[in-house]
Amino acid sequence: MSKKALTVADVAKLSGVTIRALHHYDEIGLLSPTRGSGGYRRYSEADVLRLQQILIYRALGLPLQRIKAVMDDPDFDVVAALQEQRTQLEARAAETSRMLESLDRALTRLRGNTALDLSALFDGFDPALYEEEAEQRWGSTAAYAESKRRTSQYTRETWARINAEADAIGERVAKAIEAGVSPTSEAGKALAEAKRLHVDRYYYPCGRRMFQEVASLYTDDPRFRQNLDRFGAGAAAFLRRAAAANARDSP
Amino acid sequence: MSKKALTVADVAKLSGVTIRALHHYDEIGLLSPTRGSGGYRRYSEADVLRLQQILIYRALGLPLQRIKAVMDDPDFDVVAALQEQRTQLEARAAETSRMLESLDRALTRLRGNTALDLSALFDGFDPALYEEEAEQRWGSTAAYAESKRRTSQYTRETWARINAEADAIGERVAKAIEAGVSPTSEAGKALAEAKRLHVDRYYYPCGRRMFQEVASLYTDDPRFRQNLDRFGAGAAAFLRRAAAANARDSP
DNA sequence: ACTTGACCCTCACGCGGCGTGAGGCCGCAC
DNA sequence: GTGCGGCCTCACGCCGCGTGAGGGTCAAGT
Repeated sequence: MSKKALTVADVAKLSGVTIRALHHYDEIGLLSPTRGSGGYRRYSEADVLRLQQILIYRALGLPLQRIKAVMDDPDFDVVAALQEQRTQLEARAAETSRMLESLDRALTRLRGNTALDLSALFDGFDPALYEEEAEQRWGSTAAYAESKRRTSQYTRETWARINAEADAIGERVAKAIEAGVSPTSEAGKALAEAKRLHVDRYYYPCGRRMFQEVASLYTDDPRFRQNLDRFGAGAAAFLRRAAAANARDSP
Repeated sequence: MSKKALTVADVAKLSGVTIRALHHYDEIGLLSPTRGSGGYRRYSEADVLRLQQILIYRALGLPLQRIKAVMDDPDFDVVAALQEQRTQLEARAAETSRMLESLDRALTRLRGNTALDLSALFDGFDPALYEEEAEQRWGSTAAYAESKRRTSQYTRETWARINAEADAIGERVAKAIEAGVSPTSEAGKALAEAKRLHVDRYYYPCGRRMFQEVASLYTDDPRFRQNLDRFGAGAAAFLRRAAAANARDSP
């Protein structure tokens, strides 16, 4: 009658799961068929029936242990289990879409810039990936918006010029340090002013007092500092002090 | 100057990752700081810088090995890696939303029916979870729509009556089998007709020929068969043959 | 100089759901 | 009896750490 027992391979083909998965379900006690003489697993129709149920729950993403509990413990609240699973899935969905958004933004920026010098914007380090952070920190400021507006229109040649100019300033700073120039001296303040004008012209309007704020990042943010200190050790610190002195001269 | 080295705990607080994660990144060669005299890890600013990058990529869901490749191999195509990641994420998003939809449908059905006898619909087995499948197989048929319309209005008492009636038919079938009645006999056909009228009245319009089709499921689908065979072995098969004979009498 | 307590280190297992062999027994056809 | 296909049981691998266990190191206080 209904005594035809199936082998693992039969059930596997029938249900679409792999043999290994059936072994696994047996191991964890989720689906344990009887055994034949040679130790072969023999799946009854009740087993196949149970497997169907298991697969339905699995398709909803329930952990196997939960499936086991739901099916074996009649006191277990199925609805509660599914609701909990819903919460989990919603969290996963939110997480995934967040990643996708970030990723798309990063891709847009990278694709827009791959032809350019990637270490161009914002004093040198590759902005495409950090822009996410910049957006969060500065996104609401007028300076950031203006900077974005201007830089979006620069051509490759323009970028090359801007970078060359920034490099030139960096090297002048390095030489000043070697020569023992004080950042608070007139020569030091002149360097800070040069840097400030550079930012003011190419990125966003930046007065002396504002530049003092910005220059504090030169030492406090390791990425700015590393970028500046490649011209010479202490360049970032020099500029910061010079910017502060320069700001005190401001009317 | 910039020689202040940080401990694991410092970096952990600073970056928000756990100490264990930093250990892990060291283990897999993703971020390997220098070591102090006592074997302590000493993170330089370059290390912190690198960690920042790592975390940016990690926030996009990239596997650590990929991050390592992207950062250490300058020939590695970052854009391609991100695009691949995008594909993966989209697949995950689709998968998750699919699960959510199925789950919501299951929850709706379960919540609507928990007060009722869950083994009521469609000859006995809990439909709330199988309905997904039923929807796919028969969702487009008029019979399914009609069945859904009718059953949605049944009260608990109605269900009890319907089930009692179905059980009575099942038991009559079992007794007929024990008594040696042939399914193709008049008595057999009468039983098939009783079952058909039951379906026709409570679920959907079902003529004799249509019922023959339906009854083929009684033996072919293990869930139908199990439900019927609980009255007695062979009940499903009996009904199928009887339904076929009954259909041949149809004008 | 010694103790204390806070920090650091290295194993090493665990999770979830199997994939992927390795090495060997079983059953049926010839 | 002998092949060959199918079945079995270990057992490790994956991914990104969490979570101890067991023991060294460092700086401060006594």
